[in-house]
Amino acid sequence: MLRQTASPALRATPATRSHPPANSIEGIGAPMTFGRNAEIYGDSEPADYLYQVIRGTVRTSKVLTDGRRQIGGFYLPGDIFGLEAGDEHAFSAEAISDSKVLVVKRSAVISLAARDNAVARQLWTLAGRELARAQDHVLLLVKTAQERVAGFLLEMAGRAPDGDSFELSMSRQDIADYLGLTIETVSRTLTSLESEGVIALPTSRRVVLRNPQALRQMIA
Amino acid sequence: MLRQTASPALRATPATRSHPPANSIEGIGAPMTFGRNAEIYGDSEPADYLYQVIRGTVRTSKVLTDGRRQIGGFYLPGDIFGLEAGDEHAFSAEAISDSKVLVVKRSAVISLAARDNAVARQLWTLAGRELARAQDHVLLLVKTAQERVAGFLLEMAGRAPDGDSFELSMSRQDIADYLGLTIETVSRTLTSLESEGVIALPTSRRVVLRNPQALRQMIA
DNA sequence: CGACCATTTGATATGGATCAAGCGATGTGG
DNA sequence: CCACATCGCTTGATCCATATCAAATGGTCG
Repeated sequence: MLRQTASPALRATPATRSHPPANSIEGIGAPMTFGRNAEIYGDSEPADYLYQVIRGTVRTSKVLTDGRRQIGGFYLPGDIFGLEAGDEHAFSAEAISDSKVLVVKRSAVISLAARDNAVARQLWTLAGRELARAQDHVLLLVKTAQERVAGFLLEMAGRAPDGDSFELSMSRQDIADYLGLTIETVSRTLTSLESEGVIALPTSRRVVLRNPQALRQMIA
Repeated sequence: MLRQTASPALRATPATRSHPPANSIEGIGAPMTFGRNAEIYGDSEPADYLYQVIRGTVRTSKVLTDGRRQIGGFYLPGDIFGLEAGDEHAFSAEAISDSKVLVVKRSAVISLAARDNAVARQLWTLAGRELARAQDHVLLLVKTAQERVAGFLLEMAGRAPDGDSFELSMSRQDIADYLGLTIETVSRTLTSLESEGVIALPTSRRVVLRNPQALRQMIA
């Protein structure tokens, strides 16, 4: 595994940007880039920073003692990750594709939140989102393979700019490890959804939802 | 389903107690009791209250559209539940056994947190615990039946006063719905653990961990 | 005692894992 | 620029863990 852990020298000057920050975290971070599969932080490292994806995709993951890997979530541009329950990361984070992330010291955000109620509210919103994400993940994992894959596709569609056609930045293995399935089952399920006319796969990474309603019925 | 939803008339005077409150939430709640299987709040109701279990056990659950039920978690005396990501409850809550819970208006806690940093910190700790709980639940659900049951037993043991011998307040169906298994698989797995000498089951609801180390190895 | 409910146990079915091979795209070295 | 190695994905054949269907057992309460 290519290791390129973040030890960011936080700069006061953020990257120049043409639009105002959508939230207070954006305003104070230092940009960093990570190559494909580079580790952003490791499981059980101190959780001293928050991260916002600028470009690329990030996954959080955890290798279980038996060697299998569970993916906690995928973070797309705009998403903030690295917020953890305790003082250490429960999951590690890696760049799925070449990525640019804004890095900001957690303590800086916290002290900012102490002064600025808007920031404090943003932090709560963020924590709430993470909780909701984890709860949804639980609900996904008790379903059948088809329901999991359908749920995953709808989740990705909901986060894509053009909702019904999008590029998957993650591999089949990443999807499988997120859904608690094998790569073969994910592949077979996608093929089957395609032959049913529910989706189209112009390339293995590009998905077109031909019948989103059918997908929604699948997740029941 | 016996419906006995909480519409608490919050009283300023809490139940008299012989020891000081362990946290600020304890100090201001109104006690309420719920019978076995009574609903404390429903899925998608406004999340206006926080609850602390005084006596009994509470489960949070959600009935999926296909009729199956997923249990989000079990809350034992001392545990706080009802904190949600959004303004509505994502899960419903029911008393598993006759229970007494302290009910407190969320807005009261929030305004208290605005004045008192210790309360604010407690709220974050609580949110962090919920997130960690959900993440652990995800990790549990990708394992084999034996690993899930072993993990569940260790979780319960860790929360019981006498760690290695405890009473299960929930039914096999509750356990199954928590672990994403069927009641038969849970029962068979427990029987098998017993015949391996890892646990003893003096009654169907009482568990004695005969070899906790073996259980820990199972969860790998 | 008898009805009811929770739990266990047994027999069988099946969805997804595993093992194995083939295919297509991408990149590298000759 | 092509041959070939590599990697990600798909497809096929078989196996197995857990679900499903069914029945027996045990505990509790009227």
